[in-house]
Amino acid sequence: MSGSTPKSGLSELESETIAIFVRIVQLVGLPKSLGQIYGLIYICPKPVSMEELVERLGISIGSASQGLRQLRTFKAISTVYVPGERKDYYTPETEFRKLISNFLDDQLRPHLETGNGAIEHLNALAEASPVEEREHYRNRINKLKRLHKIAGNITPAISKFVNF
Amino acid sequence: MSGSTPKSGLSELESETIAIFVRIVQLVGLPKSLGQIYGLIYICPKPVSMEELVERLGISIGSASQGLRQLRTFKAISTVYVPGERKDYYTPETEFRKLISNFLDDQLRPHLETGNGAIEHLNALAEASPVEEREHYRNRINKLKRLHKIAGNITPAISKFVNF
DNA sequence: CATTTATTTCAAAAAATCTTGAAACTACGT
DNA sequence: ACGTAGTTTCAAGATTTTTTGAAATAAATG
Repeated sequence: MSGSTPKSGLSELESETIAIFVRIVQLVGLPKSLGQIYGLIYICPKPVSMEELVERLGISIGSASQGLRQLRTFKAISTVYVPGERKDYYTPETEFRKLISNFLDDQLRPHLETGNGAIEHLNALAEASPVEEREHYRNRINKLKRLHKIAGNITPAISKFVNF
Repeated sequence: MSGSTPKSGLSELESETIAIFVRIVQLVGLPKSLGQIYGLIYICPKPVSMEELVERLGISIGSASQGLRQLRTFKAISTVYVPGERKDYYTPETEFRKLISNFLDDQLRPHLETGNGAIEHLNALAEASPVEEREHYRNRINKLKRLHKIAGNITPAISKFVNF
């Protein structure tokens, strides 16, 4: 037998931290398990293994594995090498600014790209519409176009305004 | 019989506009029907009635009623009086900046308030933890506190940075 | 005030999403 | 190459969220 058995159960400090992150991820429309996993990794003084997550949070290994993967793709956590251990251990990214931009990039970027073509097409359709309505359509489509541009600036906006 | 029968079906311009808004609301984790409803109201040159939404979007009256209510609470649409008509008619709020802040206010504000107390409690727990870990906990909790403060600034940040 | 028209409500159905667990896969140690 | 520990995958199950439609409510009309 290698490595120590992970603690079981959660301290009050741990479970309340987790509760906070669960609320945050749910607010953003992400699954609760992501909040649990990140929350525990965030508060623990030492890197956490998947086994520990499964035991202490009482989630399935499937959930843990998928949750960890998603957190890795957001770069919300990273793998850390622990000498003499076979398991993977995880540490949190604790700079929320980075976290937020990674998240927005991943979620927003693809939509923005799709959206651009769509708006161009709208323009064409508006020009082909009856004169009485054409001006109205141009107007609304322009506003949409501006919204789109703004969306593209959200990440930089957050980085600039929010200096923490 | 009073009032004209609403058009049935959707023009290409209409359905593509709707598609854009559906994608946006889904991105934000809101139900698709909200995007459909707002999308049609947004693109139409004239105020739209619930009946028209039901017929042209092919959604149930229940959905339409609930969707309209939610959009009203976000102030994404408003009721407009149409002389000689009994039905309610709706026009869109087309200033997305307002829309975004209303939305964030409604969604974020309550969570932020809950969160504050929670973080205070975390502090207390950290102070009661073993010395070896106390400093670590203080650190993480402080970062959380900063995240919280940032969240509270998001609406103003958007308003300031994004001048459209 | 009865009737018709418009809107809301809400329990049940449908759809979408999240979680589970067992099997497949990987890679390391012997 | 075999066995074991660790992780990933994915179909089935559980849960949550959204949608529906019918009944209740409201509000204007004759």
